[in-house]
Amino acid sequence: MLDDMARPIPETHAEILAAAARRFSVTGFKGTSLQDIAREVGCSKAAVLYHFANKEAILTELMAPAISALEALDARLAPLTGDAARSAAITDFVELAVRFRREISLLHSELPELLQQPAFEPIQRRTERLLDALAGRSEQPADRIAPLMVCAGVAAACAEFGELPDDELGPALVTVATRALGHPTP
Amino acid sequence: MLDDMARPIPETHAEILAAAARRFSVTGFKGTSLQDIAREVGCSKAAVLYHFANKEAILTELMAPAISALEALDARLAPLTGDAARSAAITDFVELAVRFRREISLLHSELPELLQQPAFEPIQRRTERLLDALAGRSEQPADRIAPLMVCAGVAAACAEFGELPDDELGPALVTVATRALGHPTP
DNA sequence: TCAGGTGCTGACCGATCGGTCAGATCGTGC
DNA sequence: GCACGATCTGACCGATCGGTCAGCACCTGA
Repeated sequence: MLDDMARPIPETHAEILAAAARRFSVTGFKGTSLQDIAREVGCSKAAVLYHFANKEAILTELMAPAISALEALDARLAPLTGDAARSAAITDFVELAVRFRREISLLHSELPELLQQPAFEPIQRRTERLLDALAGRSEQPADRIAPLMVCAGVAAACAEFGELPDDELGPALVTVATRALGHPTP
Repeated sequence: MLDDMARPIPETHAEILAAAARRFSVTGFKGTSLQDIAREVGCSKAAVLYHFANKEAILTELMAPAISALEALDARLAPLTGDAARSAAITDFVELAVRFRREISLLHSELPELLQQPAFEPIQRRTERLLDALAGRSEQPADRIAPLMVCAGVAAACAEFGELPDDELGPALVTVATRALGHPTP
């Protein structure tokens, strides 16, 4: 009764990931049910839970590449200070944001609660260190406003202008971010 | 059995609003149940629904002042063009964002789906017109990146640095926003 | 004294959630 | 032909969701 059509490749795992990414970015993580994902894939909810231990595991696997890229960026910035840290942080962060813009748009909503989950603790810690680099290692609250605005602005722009080609979106973001962070002179 | 303690003022309505604002900003709209709100207020879930028609009505009433302020800002910016529109948009939007930073932090998460609701359609329309003013009425996609980044950055900074005094947060935001939007030199 | 409105409660409703489970189907190696 | 693991299904579970409802306590004015 199930031999309705050819089932050439059982790459359901990847299909579930893709469908979940699509749904999460539209209706959010909490706003997307396993039923929704299963419907979009064209399988049963039980099939989704056959490929993934639970709902959170889908999100975790979806974000894994972006998280490890963020960790690599953090390691690269760690030894730098001052303007060197700032300029490297700008270009490298923008490059990362553009590359993983889909993942960013997933987390862009529901940030506060989702990041609470232990699986995403690396994101929170590395983001703080990225802000640190963007602030030129300054710890003055006033110096932290611009970096935060830059991070949020880049994330929002990546989510909003996701259809723009990388080599158009990236340089524009670098330009605005550099301007926003002000004269890197002294 | 209910005469347990003095019940001087039945201002439960306002208490529900305050509790909902606190919970929404932490766990989001969908992530907060009526039970959560009732527990924080110290009343029953039925009491919450006695004061508000439904869950969405709480959010709507919570956002009403901010929405009308945004509409007033839009009306003020409408006749302006070019750099006049841009500079007015910067200062007035920042002032509005600082004043309603709590409401902004509510909507900051779950934006994509929440704004879909008819009650918040004004927000979406006015925000687009605000971006229009910030872009100096340009419709080039590249000119729209910086304004979007500014809006998102201001919103994020308001949500993050909510404890800073207005007269410290506001000018800092104006400075960064002006820089990000580039030389407004006429 | 008592009628009536306000504020609120506990019990309950149907729907939906994430997740489990026994078993059906299918391809493959022996 | 057959055992077996991988894949997947429908039925089902308890929990929780937003929302409803009958009724109780309390206050106030007639």
